[in-house]
Amino acid sequence: MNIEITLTETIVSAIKELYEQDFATEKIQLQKTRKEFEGDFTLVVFPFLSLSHKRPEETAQEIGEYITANQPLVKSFNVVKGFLNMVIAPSFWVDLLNNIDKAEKWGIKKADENSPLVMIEYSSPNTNKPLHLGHIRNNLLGYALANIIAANGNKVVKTNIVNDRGIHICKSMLAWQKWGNGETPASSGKKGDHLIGDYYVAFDKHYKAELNELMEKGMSKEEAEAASSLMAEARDMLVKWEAGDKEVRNLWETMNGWVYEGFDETYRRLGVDFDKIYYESDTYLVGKETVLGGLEKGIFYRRDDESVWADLSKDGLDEKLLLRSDGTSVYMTQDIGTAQLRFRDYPIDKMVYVVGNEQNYHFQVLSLLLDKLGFSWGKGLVHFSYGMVELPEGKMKSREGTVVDADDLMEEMIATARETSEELGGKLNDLTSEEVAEINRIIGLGALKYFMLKVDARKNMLFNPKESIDFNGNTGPFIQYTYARTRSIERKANEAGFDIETVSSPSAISEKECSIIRMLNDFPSVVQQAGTDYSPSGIANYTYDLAKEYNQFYHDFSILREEDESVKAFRILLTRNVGKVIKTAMSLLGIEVPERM
RNA sequence: GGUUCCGUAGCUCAGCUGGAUAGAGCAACGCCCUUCUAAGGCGUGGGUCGAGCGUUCGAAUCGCUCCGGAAUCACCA
Repeated sequence: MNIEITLTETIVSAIKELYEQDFATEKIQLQKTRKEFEGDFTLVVFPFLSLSHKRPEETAQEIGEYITANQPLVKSFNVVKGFLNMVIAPSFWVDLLNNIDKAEKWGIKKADENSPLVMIEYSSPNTNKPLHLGHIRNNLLGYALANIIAANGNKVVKTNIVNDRGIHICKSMLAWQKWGNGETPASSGKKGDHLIGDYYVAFDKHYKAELNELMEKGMSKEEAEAASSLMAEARDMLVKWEAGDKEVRNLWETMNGWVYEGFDETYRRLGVDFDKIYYESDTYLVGKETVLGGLEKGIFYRRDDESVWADLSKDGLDEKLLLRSDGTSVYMTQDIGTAQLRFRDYPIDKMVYVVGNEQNYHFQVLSLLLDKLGFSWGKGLVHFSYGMVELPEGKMKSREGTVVDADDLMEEMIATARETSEELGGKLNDLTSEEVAEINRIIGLGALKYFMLKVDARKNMLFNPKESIDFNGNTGPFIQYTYARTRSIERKANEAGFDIETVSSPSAISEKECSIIRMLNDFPSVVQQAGTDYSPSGIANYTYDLAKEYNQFYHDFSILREEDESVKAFRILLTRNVGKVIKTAMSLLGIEVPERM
């Protein structure tokens, strides 16, 4: 039974009875009573004044009287200005607590054969450097979003498009050939992606040096760039790659292999995964074919210099290049090719791209192009556009060495968790060092993940490496800590022989307890809301509110030391359900939760 | 210049399908561990919700205009 619907129906009949008029259900403003007032639900009576022709207080009073007389769920009411606060009978909350997880399974819906298939693309790394802070935000958002969409009853395919070709890859390869002395991840002990990243940086360093040398000889910057032998070699390598040159391809495969091993490890530590990985080296030619197909159908047009364009001026946008005059493809062409392959592989109903907001325009164009090319999901594709992670000095710049590396950051977070727990002292003394290390890993990563997910994805966010991520307050560890406490109580209750499935109405029940149950009852709609808004932060902030509420309850009310058996049983059941909701919510976000900490 | 997004406490952020006195955390200051985990709880101070106009019984929330910041508008990806 949904209490809000029941109340709304009662209100409609109250209006009908009192004022002999129908009132649309949707227009009834029923909201949760704010903490500082007594009650559980509040009706805003201002909209009824034109029906009652009375002052707000009088109107609220007579509606309140009707409701308490006719709806047994409402125990009492009070009126503050134009607000009618209703107190729900405690027995209702007890019933709800008894049945809450059985009936709804916390609002987690399972997909069946007929459910829509949603493909979600996230991560999308380049194979010339390791993952950094921005990728962490992308990966965590993408993974959480996939969980949330699945929890709303969709089939979900998580996918990753790897940008594994292009001039930037050739730069790393060339640098490795020139200055690598055959260095491998095995020989150097470096993670593969870091190794390649180092050579990408090395290329840039040597290239800059070469430019300076040329400019000292009197060339302008443009002349120097054109005359650079290093850049010429890199371009030459790209041409060879496209031609399928054996030596270049072999090197490319070897070095990309190292990078993938490195990425896999980073993904594993972050706790994200994919169902299907696409590579641009496979899709860029498909994109070219698709564009040429569109050209034949007259969707696109060719200019005198042989380049191919889409005219989007009717859609309020510009003209967009799809194939260069030399016939090679651009970024957009590759995305079209990737879409084509995906559509062959899966019956996609909806496509979600988790890509930074600097590409808003790109996806606006892509949506139109895919639609014109006949992809049914093109028009409705979702660009889940998230803001950048900024540092106090501004944007991350690899050249200036201000990039925050993903592996390093995770390592630091876990180390900080370890230091913190050592300072707090002794709580985990009876555990093995492996078990303690595992708990510290969960807490360190939990802090990082929650920090990234609690902010509205659309907004740019600030990350201050010096101040680092907090472990107190509105943080992952706070929520994990609350969960660990619920588990601790559960364990002790079990030892004491409490094995509670359902409880009978206790002799006393506080407003705090009712309010927590009301929050538990909200969880399914929070999940649904997060699904329609594509908003992991909604779930994150809800979970914090619940944990905070429970922590206050924990502090103010004895649970295990309570002498009244019915009250004790009620509180243990409440605790268990809070634990379950926290665990479920956190797992939707991709955050693990420790049994102890 | 066009388009899109953002602007809420000293700092980091919630709140935005219009509702009551705008909330958290951090930082500062004060209290609470013989009591189920103090990574906790309680309290104090801190706000022209960027500015103005409008719609409304009611605006941080909706509309318009400005101001400030970001992104983007490539034969880069």
